[in-house]
Amino acid sequence: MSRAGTQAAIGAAMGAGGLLPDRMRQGDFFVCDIFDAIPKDDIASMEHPIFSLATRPDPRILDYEHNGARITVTPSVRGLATIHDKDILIFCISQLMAALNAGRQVSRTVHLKAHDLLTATNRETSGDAYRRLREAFERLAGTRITTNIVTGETETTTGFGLIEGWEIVRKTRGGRMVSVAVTLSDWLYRAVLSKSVLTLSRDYFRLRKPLERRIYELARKHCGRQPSWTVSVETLLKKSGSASPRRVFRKMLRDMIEAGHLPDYEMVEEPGDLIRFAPRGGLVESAARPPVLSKQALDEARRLMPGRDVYALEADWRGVWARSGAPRLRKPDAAFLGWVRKRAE
DNA sequence: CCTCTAGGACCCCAAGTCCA
DNA sequence: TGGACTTGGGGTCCTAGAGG
Repeated sequence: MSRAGTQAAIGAAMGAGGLLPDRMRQGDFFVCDIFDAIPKDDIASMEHPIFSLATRPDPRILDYEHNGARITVTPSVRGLATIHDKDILIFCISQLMAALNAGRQVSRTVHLKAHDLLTATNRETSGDAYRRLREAFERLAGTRITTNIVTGETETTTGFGLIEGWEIVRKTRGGRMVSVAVTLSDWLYRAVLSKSVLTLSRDYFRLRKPLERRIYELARKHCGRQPSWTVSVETLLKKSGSASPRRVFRKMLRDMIEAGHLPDYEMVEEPGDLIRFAPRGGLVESAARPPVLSKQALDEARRLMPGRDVYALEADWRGVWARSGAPRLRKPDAAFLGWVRKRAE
């Protein structure tokens, strides 16, 4: 099975720290046995607040308007889906993307092993965790959205749930949750098919604070690979979907800056009630400028490793570059492509 | 052996409330 | 106002043990 090699290569490249054990399975389902999928997130939901940051059932109806996009999010009586519930979507999307990248047939219904989901999203596997997983499914299915966001080439104006349906397949004895069939909403599914997804840091699942997760998403979406992204606290508050007053929100941001464990990005407060995000990496070696890659090099990398997120590759490579003492590169493109080729084998 | 269940103790968070 | 405290629910860690 050729995937074993791929997994080993990725495992080695990602570094040993906390990497999940090899739990490949021989399966008939085309999506479930791909465990090494890089976490993907849906771009539309990253840009607009859909998920609740609250730590208790959130009955609010969210209305949001930004650059002509309107979203109304209506919770069920169980409350809005939380940002933790989103882990399930991220997992599903990652499975779909992995299947797409492997050239397999995909459908809106994703079959997954509950245990895989829990371990992949850095959770425990206690009975309580399964119970909460179940509640998360219910919140996801119960949260209705009305939007005119365009994903792929279609503009959706109708209402739908975050997931359309889910089914737990239990073993007859013991009542254990063995596998789950999740049917994604059409909107999400189209987003995946059109590949409007971004790679998340694996450390995302280690973020505990809901607000930290949300802020990371926003930074990933808006800052991306740019040298920096500056945003007002006010706008950040609006984009995050936090229900806190601005002064409390600002305090939260300051606490986050203090803690400093936002993956990939550095956060700084600037005069005028602004927050600036900048990608980490070249920051340690500020004397040396990080190598700039041409678009051609990225295209070539895409060709060498089809299906992989080249920006993630670039970020990994920059990390390697920074760790090796940030040497000055005469031909960064060639160095990068050499590294990619080696990795593609 | 690994996976999973069960349950208790404890920790954390965002939001709500109080108070100078 | 703005800081400090409280609240209510979720998340985490831990142990012991069952089941496949």
